[in-house]
Amino acid sequence: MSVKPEGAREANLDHKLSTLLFEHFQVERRNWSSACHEHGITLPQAHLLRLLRTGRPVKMNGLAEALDCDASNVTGLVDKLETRGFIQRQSAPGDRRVKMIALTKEGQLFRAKLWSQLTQPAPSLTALPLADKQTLLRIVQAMIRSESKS
Amino acid sequence: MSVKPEGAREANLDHKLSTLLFEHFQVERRNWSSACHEHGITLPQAHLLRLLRTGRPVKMNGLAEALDCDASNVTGLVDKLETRGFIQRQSAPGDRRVKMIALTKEGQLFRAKLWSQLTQPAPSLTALPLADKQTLLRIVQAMIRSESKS
DNA sequence: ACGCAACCATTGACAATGGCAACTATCGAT
DNA sequence: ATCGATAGTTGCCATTGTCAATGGTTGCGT
Repeated sequence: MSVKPEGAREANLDHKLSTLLFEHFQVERRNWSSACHEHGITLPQAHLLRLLRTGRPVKMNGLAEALDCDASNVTGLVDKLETRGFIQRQSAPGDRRVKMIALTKEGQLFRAKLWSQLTQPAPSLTALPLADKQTLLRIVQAMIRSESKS
Repeated sequence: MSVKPEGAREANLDHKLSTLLFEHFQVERRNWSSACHEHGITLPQAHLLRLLRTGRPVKMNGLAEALDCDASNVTGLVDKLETRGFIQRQSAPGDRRVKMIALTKEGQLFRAKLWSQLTQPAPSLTALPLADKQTLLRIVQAMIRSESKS
């Protein structure tokens, strides 16, 4: 016992931090979701929209992989966004199997509007002191880096 | 133009940070979800379980409020967890309308097991240097505080 | 004591998400 | 030419989540 008390304290810190994040994300998710609903779409649809950049169509499979979900799920999401007129299925030049998903003019506009709202209304975030924001940015980037490696 | 360039830079920082968090949480959520599924429950059910402490029953309405969702939704979640034997509906002493939800012996055990897994497997988090963890903890706590005030 | 509004939990109906299996069309390699 | 692999779609199912409506219960005002 009492081997490495700092180690134990650090493990405890991990635990507390994970719990807080788990808790906090649940709340944040609701905020994001309701922001999306104000614009007439849903959170998963917004995540799909997030992956699309102007002039850079992505194939269905690429979306499925990026969203880490089944391809059939993407079909449904694309259906809805296409009905709304925000994206369109294009045929790929070399392969008639693949469909490239591209933002429409309307979609670009909508995406920009949605995004400015979606990335701003976290008062809990904007209220942070500048130094904390910079630190947080650095930490989150480190976390994402270590995540994509696994 | 060129009014408060630092202000503009800070707004840009907010934007970048929000985007990263939005992106990162999507990934983290998948990890949590699959961890839950390994234990045979789902993420929303885990969130409900999170709210229950041994010896501290919570009424349905309290759960609905804490989860920020419709009461009818809670009914369904409680149904499933009760079927699994993790929780049970108790009648409240003073009011025959309310039902208190309490952890069973099995539920306590399960919750502990689930929790130790759920709060640990974020390698992107445990890999952070100690100082970053402490800073992150402080920041997240500040964010949660500012959130509950709104 | 009576009536009535408010409250708690549940139910039913509905849309959206997400996973799995089956299917069609297409490609690529042999 | 054939065969296995790949891309996207479809159907089916379980779960989540919201809304409206219901039954039972409470508490208050009169």
